[in-house]
Amino acid sequence: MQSLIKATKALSDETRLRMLKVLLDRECCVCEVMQALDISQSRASRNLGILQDAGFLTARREGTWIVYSVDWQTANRYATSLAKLLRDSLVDHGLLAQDKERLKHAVRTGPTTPRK
Amino acid sequence: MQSLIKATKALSDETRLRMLKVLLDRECCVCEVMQALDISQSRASRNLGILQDAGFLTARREGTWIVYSVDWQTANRYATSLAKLLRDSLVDHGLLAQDKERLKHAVRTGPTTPRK
DNA sequence: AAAATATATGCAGATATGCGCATATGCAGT
DNA sequence: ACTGCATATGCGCATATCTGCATATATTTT
Repeated sequence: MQSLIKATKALSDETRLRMLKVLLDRECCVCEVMQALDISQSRASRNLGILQDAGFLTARREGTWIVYSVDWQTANRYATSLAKLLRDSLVDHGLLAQDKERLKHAVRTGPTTPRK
Repeated sequence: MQSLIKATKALSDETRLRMLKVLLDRECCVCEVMQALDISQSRASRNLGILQDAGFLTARREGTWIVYSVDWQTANRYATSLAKLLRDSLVDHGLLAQDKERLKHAVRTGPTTPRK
């Protein structure tokens, strides 16, 4: 029951729902998620961590950055069911559509992209 | 998206998860839920209200008491999906088993049953 | 090894959540 | 109408959650 609570709690937040929806499209590094959702770095990192802890995501290192992707082999079976629900039943309107649009133009570069 | 958030938020609490699990077994009035979960009256009432507001439950009056039951005709489609998930995939261990056991002996009587 | 980049995390403040207690409301029977 | 019982709800408190800011950590490049 605790793993189900952890999973639902992770999903009961708009930011994380948007993140998961984006990651269901394709894997992303943290800075791409930041750009897609247009949020701060710490906020992105922290919420990705929560989704990972709940069993929705896995992370792997790829050079300088860390790539997060949906974990279909997770130990938390409820996470899998819920991810499928999101994938199949949650249509992209409003914010979710905007996120995906921004994701298209997202690039793997720094947090605030303060290119000198 | 907001209705999904509302549904997952409602489920991300042990008390409400236990309640819904009990109500998936059979409809109950508030005092029966109190007895099944062994919790206070206000706690039962409030959390049932939250589940109802999220679209999981309907309530009807039956004499003195109010009977809550799972709403399979709810306007919140996510609530239906999640209720099915609970019904089909969440097995009754530990607390959940105890709740069902206590539910068997629950009777439609007052809150604290302070029979004089 | 120093600098630059990408991500994680400690901290503090604002807001939200869950609970018990006391009380209000609503229905039933006398 | 008064009493009793079942349920709902206002209030206050304790705790949890979310966020930004600043900083720490890890990796690559020079």
